[in-house]
Amino acid sequence: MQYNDRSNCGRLGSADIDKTVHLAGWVDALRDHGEVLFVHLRDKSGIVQLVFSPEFTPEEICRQSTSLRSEYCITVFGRIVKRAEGTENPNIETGDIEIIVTDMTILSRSDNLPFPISEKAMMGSTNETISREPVSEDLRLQYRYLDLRRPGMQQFLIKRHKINACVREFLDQNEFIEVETPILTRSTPEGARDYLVPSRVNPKHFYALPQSPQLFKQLLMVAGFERYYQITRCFRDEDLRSNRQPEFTQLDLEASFIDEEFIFNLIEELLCRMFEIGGTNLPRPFPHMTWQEAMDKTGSDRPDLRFEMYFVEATDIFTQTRYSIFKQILQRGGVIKGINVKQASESLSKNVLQNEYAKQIVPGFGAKGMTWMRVTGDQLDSNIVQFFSKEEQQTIIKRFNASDGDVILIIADPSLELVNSALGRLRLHVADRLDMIPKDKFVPVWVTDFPLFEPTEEGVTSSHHPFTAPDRIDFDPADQEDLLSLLSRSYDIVVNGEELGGGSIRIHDPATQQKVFAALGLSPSEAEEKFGFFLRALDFGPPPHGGLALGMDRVVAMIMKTPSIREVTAFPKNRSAFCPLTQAPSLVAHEQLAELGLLDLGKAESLPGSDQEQDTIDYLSWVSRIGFEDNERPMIESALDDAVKMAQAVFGIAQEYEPAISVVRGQNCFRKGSSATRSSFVETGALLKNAPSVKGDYFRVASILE
RNA sequence: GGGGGUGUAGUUCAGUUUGGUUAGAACGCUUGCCUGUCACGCAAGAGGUCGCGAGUUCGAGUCUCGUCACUCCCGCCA
Repeated sequence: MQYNDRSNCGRLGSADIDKTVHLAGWVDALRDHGEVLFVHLRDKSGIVQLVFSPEFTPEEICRQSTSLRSEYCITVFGRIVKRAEGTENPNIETGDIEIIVTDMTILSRSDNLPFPISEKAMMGSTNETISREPVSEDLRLQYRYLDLRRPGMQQFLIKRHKINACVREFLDQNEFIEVETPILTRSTPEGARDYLVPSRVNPKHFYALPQSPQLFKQLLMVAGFERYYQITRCFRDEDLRSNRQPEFTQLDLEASFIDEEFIFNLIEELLCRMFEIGGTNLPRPFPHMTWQEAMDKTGSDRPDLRFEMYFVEATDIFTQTRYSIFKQILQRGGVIKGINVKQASESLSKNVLQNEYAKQIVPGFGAKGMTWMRVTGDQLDSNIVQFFSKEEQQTIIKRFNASDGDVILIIADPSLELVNSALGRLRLHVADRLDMIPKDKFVPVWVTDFPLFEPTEEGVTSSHHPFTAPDRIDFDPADQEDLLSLLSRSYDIVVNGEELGGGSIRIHDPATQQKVFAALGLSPSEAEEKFGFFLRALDFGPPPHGGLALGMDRVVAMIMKTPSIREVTAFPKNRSAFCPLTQAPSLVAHEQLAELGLLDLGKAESLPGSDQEQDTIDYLSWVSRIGFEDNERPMIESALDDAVKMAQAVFGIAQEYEPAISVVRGQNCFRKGSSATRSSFVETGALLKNAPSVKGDYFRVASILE
């Protein structure tokens, strides 16, 4: 069968009337009227209606057509005709025409489908309605190749391709070159767990899959490429979310002899072009917000600016308050902040505020409670308003810019971090519940001036990674207070409260880099051991440089207006990092493990750097040579637990006895009337000749009860 | 690791609160009829370990406990 002359279903139109066409695709839907049969034929380009009728279709073909079923793969020849008046279908692009079939071949048949594929008349609607009924994602992933037949899903991947192409074209125009960096590499300084790959050639050594190409891209700057980018896979072994997969795609880029402004301009232009592919215009320039401002106003370092409802600082209003809860919190150096939910008194009834928000939702955010006040006229109305003086009430109204119908929500706590976090989540919760977030609105913002370090129990740690440039270099690595006052030259690009990417200007001066390591408590030798190859590169004239990485999955998902990056990933993993289609990850053959030297890792001392304790049950399983399935483990665990408890109980009762291997004293028993006879094979040694070890006339058995 | 939700026909879901006849609906599927449908129509039919396991009970889809799977949130993670 030749397909050279094949046409695309979805591209046919009135201009093609009377032409003879060759089509191939899948049976999207069929309607059998006995004599005449209508088929929607679908290929990548769209849908067109086929007509099988004895008037013009050969008898044999008509007969074959009755065996057609959904998703059969067929090819047809036919003539394009204008549809009779009144039979046009406005729901499909090709609704003005149809194909009179003159020949048809069934290329392959399909089983009954596990879920509907055809989007039928919904073709005309937007992506938001992919199918009329949602199908469980588990099933979709198991039959992903069928899921991906749906036009809506194809659009996601096609648009993703267009976005990738747009990125490559734009960066090429700006003299960035795409360089591939290793996937098998060593652990990089990002904070997440690594995926490890054992090396066969170097037994007991492991590669790490990159969490990002961070060090390599900086080395490319040292190498003098000046502008690099890569659309590359990154890996992090952390729990999954709807916007987090264990492997994900980053647009990673880095440039030399640039500053923050260069990155802002470049990325704004790039993002505008990318969003345009989804039909969205992002207004430029993007607003900026310092990390401090973002935290103060929204309690989050990725503020959602589609709506206001910013935090109002209210601590000073209550310095003289009689309200004992506030009073106590302020005595402990606490903070009081709130938000004004404009014109919400109808939706937020006293009952909702007190019983839902104050009692359940806000405590769920980690705060002890929530104070609420409804504004009626110029009065405050609340369950605790009587504790506040007239002056306090007036100041509250003024400070929160409150008017009739508003609802003021206040959270107080000794910890500023807790107030910010709880009030930030409350802000989002209320906005979502009251439908205050405009649909189809996209508000980007650059968040800058992050703290360089965060405090830890021992000292400080990098907020991003240790190669981020500080805003000043005259700091004292030993002065914790000084360190915590340092800001970094880093920036995150946030859209609608989701972090799409981030980056920084890097340190290119070895002395500064040493100071940062010193601040982190890394001795020169430790730094050498971890990043020696990279630090050495800084000794050879590194250029000033910086860059950024964009989470492509998130960007594409946002452009396509879908909440989950799994929708824009061809073959994603589910929540348990498992692929229902391929059943990965899977057990592997014993021989494979042996070849990789992974069989004798049971004992901690055989694996340098490993300090994990051996699992008791695995050990007992090994000792007793009795295998078990994973689902039997809980049972064995509880049995073992019981055994241990019993042993302890017995030992507690009978401490004077020495523990013995056997409870019953060992002795030989004979049937009544018979006496012990000694086998002649004992004398020759033949009886125990196959025993692994012999003691006297006995052979040893495995000490499975040790 | 912690918390919430869900699990009943191929699919999407009722039924579970308050245990009680043969577990239902829609779509899909199978067969038959139908020459203009496009969510075709009409008629008939098949299809269920009610996630799994224990328990309570005369009796469990329904109540209790455990367990598994999926999913959302927190932790974790740029």
